Amino acid sequence: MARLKDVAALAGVSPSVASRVLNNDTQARINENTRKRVIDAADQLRYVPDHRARALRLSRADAIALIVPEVNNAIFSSLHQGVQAVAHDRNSAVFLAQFDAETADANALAQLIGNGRVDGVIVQRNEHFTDDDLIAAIQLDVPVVLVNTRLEGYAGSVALNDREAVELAVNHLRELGHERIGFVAGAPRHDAATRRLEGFRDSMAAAGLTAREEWIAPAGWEAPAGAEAAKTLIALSPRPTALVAASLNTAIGAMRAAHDAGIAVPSELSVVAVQDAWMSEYTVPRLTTVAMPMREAGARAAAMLLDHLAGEPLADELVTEPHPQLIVRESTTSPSS
Amino acid sequence: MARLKDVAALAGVSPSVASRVLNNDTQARINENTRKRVIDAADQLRYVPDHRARALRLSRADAIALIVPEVNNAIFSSLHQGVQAVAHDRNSAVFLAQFDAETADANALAQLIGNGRVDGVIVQRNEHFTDDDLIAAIQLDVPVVLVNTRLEGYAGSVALNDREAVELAVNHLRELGHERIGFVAGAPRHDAATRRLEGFRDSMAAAGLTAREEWIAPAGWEAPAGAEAAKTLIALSPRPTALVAASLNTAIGAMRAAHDAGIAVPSELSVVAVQDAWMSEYTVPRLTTVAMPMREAGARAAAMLLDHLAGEPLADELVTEPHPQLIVRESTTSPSS
DNA sequence: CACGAGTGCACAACCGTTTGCTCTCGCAGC
DNA sequence: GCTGCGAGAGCAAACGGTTGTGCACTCGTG
Repeated sequence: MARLKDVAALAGVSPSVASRVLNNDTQARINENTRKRVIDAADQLRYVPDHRARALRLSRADAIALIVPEVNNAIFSSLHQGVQAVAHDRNSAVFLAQFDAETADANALAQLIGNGRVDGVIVQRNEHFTDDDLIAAIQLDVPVVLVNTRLEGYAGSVALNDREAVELAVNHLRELGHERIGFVAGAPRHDAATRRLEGFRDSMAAAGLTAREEWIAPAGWEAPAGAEAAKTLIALSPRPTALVAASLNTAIGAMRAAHDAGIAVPSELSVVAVQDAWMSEYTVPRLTTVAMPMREAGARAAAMLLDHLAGEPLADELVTEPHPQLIVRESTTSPSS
Repeated sequence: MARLKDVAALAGVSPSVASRVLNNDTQARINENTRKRVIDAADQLRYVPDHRARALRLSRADAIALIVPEVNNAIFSSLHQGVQAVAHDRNSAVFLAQFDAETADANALAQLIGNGRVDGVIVQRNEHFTDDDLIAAIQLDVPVVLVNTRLEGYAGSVALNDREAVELAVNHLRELGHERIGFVAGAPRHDAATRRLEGFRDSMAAAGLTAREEWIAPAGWEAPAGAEAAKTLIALSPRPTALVAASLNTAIGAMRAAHDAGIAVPSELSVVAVQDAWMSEYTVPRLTTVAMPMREAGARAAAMLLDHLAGEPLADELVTEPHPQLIVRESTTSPSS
């Protein structure tokens, strides 16, 4: 590989001049002719600066890490896109890392990030992280921005409008005529799940309906838990005529449970999920969802992190624009009775 | 952060001694007492070596990159796990990066990897990469190992036993009594897809059946393409009584198409997919699949790459153990007529 | 012609580690 | 008493860049 000094030698200048030219140093006074020679030389040698040296000298890696609990989660894809887009515009690379509190200790995150490998970290929390896990994990020497979660006393987060999303779901069901609405909740320890649950209670009340506690089943974020929870709710008598699921995968699990129990969706049970992804188009029936602006959340988190690296303070943001959006497909209809 | 010289100062030695102690330099003669003091000092200051400086000095990043076209693909998850497990054992961090030939030019990969950010790269190819794209993309200054693809004249790959997988699927259908078997193929430009197609033709022949060309529809790797392809096949007369799909997502798309066309799976059409993931348990009906050892492939690729960094040559490997495994669920049954 | 103000470039230090080599002891052998 | 030697530790260069500062030179002006 060509080094800076090779470029400088070819251009007949010192490394310092070459450096200033290639970094567009506006302070420096460089002859236009010299500048050209350096640039030509760099082209000719296909010079690419060594990231290690640059990072060492500048105490900056030009890279951020996106830590997710489960890389293979559909909604995560758009989060990643948002982060990627912003980071790319600001010349920062994005490294993804999967990190599950279930299998790795808090120290592992520090190992992964190493010391100076990235300038900052964006963390998406999942159901397995307790607050303490999370606090332990973010004891890094770089700034951390949390996505879809907040931590008491910790600044640096981007949250989604969970309440509004659930409200859309409830109101949709209410308008269809449902009154007995159940809720497949997320893990109680996750504050976003808590917000969705509160949103459910509140919007039920606002719609003039009662949220019956036995129709609320805690699940988690994944399909098996959703199936279990739905199985319980279905067995009740009277049972709900509609279900709101706090996440897409639990909704898929719920549909599975309904099918296995011989209950037809949507004619006997309507299902609506919070969060959307391509799979919603491929379930039978197609799933009615409330799409959350995950891409925007990712973009906002990346922007906040990169701004912070440039000197701005961290903050707790709420993504209000675009709003969560109801996407009516086939899994919801009016109650039969 | 504590630096090496801080540790040295606290222990009352020079940085060089501290370095040798902390790196377990066996050549160096260090007094046992001194050694203890250094280690204590490092503990006390929670010293973590700076990766930037280390990487610069050693020309080694202790990290590898895993490049995938679509991070949000279920089968990719186990690939990642395999890579992660091996890398972890060998003290290398794994960075994930999404890189799609559709949206990014070849240069982008070099940008992403930068120069010296990682020691090597594992690349999973998708349908959008032409051979030329792939060749362009892997012109890096670090070694590259390809997963599930091979390139003429390029050594460094781990392939899966595509033929055996398809053979399992075909034989399963044959044993159920199917004779009119269609194939939802991958993109023709992907060599793994080609191998699966050849495997289909060969195993059909071996089973005493004819693979009719009009029952072979090229799709890709994703659900919409699978749905399109299946729609075409279903419209034929006579139409196949069973479908082998070259990937999980196309199979999901095929099931969608069948449902939309009013064709019942499995009674009127059996479907079996190559590749398995959690979603197979959540389709209606549950999907019969052939699980490929993706985790093992990831582990082998990582091992090959890290071995290569230690001086071993790259090779072209085929994962034969464990074998692809047929998982019979609900989407296949004997033909009705 | 002398002087000051620019202009254009090079020198050298530094980021934090690693590592070949040198240096300084203390001690044994002759 | 001098030399040789091994143990133990420090010096300094190097990895590849960036950047504050200094130096030499040109040119315009009084």
